[in-house]
Amino acid sequence: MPAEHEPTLKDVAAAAGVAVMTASRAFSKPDLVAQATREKVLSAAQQLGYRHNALAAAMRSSQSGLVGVIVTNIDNPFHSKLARGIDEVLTANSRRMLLGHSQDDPKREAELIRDMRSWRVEGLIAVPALASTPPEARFAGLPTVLAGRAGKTGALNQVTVDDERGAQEATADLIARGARRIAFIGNEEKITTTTTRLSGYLAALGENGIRRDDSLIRLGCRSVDDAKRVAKQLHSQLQPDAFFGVNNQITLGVLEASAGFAAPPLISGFDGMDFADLLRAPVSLVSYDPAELGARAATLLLESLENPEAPPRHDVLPVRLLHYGGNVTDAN
Amino acid sequence: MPAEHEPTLKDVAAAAGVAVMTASRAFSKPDLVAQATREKVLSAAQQLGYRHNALAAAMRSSQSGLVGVIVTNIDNPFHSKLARGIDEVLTANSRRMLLGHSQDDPKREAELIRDMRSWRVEGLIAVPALASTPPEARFAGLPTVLAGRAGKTGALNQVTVDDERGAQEATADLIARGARRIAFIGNEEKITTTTTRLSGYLAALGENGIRRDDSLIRLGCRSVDDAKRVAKQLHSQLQPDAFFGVNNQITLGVLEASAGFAAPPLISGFDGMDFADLLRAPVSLVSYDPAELGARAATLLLESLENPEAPPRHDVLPVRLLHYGGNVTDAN
DNA sequence: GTGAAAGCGCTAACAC
DNA sequence: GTGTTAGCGCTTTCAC
Repeated sequence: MPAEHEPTLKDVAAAAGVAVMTASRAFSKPDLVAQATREKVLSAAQQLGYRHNALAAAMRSSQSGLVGVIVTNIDNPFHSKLARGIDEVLTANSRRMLLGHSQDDPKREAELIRDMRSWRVEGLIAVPALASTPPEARFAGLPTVLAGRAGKTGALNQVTVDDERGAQEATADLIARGARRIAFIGNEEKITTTTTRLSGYLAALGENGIRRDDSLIRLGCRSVDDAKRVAKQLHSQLQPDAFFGVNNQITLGVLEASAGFAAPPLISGFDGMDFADLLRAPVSLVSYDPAELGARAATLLLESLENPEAPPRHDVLPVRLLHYGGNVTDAN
Repeated sequence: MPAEHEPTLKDVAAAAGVAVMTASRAFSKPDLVAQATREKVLSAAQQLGYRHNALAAAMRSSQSGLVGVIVTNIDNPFHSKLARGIDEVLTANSRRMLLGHSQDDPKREAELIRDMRSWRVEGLIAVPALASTPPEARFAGLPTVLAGRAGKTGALNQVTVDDERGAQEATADLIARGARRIAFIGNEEKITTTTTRLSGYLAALGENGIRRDDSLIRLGCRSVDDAKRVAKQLHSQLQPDAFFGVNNQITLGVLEASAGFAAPPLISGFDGMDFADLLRAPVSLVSYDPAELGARAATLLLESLENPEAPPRHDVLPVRLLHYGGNVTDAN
């Protein structure tokens, strides 16, 4: 007959006629227990409806098996795919992901870090929020891998995509297709994706003998709507012949704005879009798999947990510029 | 000078010259501690770099503050928005979300439930996976709210959208726009969203004097590609004049397929799409905010934790049919 | 308002 | 292979 309270190992051990420790081992180190004993324990556990208490185990062993994951915005596809990639690797390595989203707010990020530390996460994977203090300071004292956005000093492990090259190729491609006045719409300068991708854009201009025109470079867009507004404004004031969006949100904003333009500009952007083929406007996207980025970040974290003395590593995922047709119809 | 080990309350208490219990109270029940004492404790904690141990607190108090959230697929926007809505409410109520994704596989779902129970989650919010056993059996014994997909018996709390009405309105609208042979592409019959939305579709046909044609009803699509294939097949075999996609993935598949059709059919589907306005093909979508659904689910769970004796509730979120223009350009 | 004692459920460490 | 002991860091309980 089952007890009133949630059954514990003690109950199982009693029912199986063994010591608590033996019952514990039957689960966590089955090889160290005789077959017959193990079976007795497992069947007693079954009977009583025993369920392992991860809280107690984590506390006693001081190994929580938890990994904190901080993204800025869960429902941005980049971040949700990143989280899936991370979760897959963690699950395969018997860890659990503790997921939080900072909304790109350093205060919320700090709270998340504090909360996650209180759960004794073994490490952290984070897309660092927009902040004036460098990630190295904010994530000090806990094994951390930065994902997507790079750090300042290189003191942390990080996994990014090939930001500079991606932006450079996309910009060069716009130029090859005839664009000369290419608007660059970015997020804040505090984020390396914006600054590094801007470098790539500038490099492509330079290589093609096009003078940098700062009036075409607009930073500080943090949402689809920001970007939409800025793109409209740029269009009416300066009529650029092409737009480059620094990330998926900004590119969406450009696409929305451009729907209202009489003469459609060329549009290119960073980050893939699952539905790019269905869009009315032609668009070129610097693509990669965010889940792969996440998987690499998780792998890197696990490795650095294994080997705490290893120097920080910086992994860079290659990107590929893909062209989507707009009103070209699918042949098959 | 800070200690070697992670400082504990004991260290803080010693440094502050008070009992451990007093130090504990200074954090968790500040009102029960004299101002002066509290300040001593807090400053000692600060100095030592003390960090609360949620593991120990959860274990001792048997209140983990954790809520398990099981979705089928994190990087489906429906699910990621749902998760965000849930997380917002939980965070505001000082709980943490433990997120997992079942990939619509009952085995993985069972593992997740087990794992989450082992972390002593106080309750569960789940989009139940495709399974032959009813959710009521799989989620027994733990306060649970089903989200998006309904249960079988009504014994669990659940929050869904107005599936039947949404599908009925969308179908009626297709008919009003001239469609007579409307294909319905659904997921498995085990999921209530498919069955309930199918009812709505059939109701609209009935109300408009259109005979049900089972050859136009195709179930069992579990991915964008499934739906794409089925839509192409239907198109070449039966040339329906409209398609209804039972969810966002399936509607995307229909959109992809229809890009290759000479005579574009009318397309309608369940679930919103942020980028619907940018699509080449006109589409009508039964829309609602998944984050709102999540927020309601979380609220319902918290209420039922407060009041464990309350009978299960069934909350239904209204939906709205929105039309997107395809090649109509944005005026402003 | 504060403290002392006990113990949550488990596993590390060591003994046999 | 198995058992004993101790204790992870906190909060509950009860005393003062």
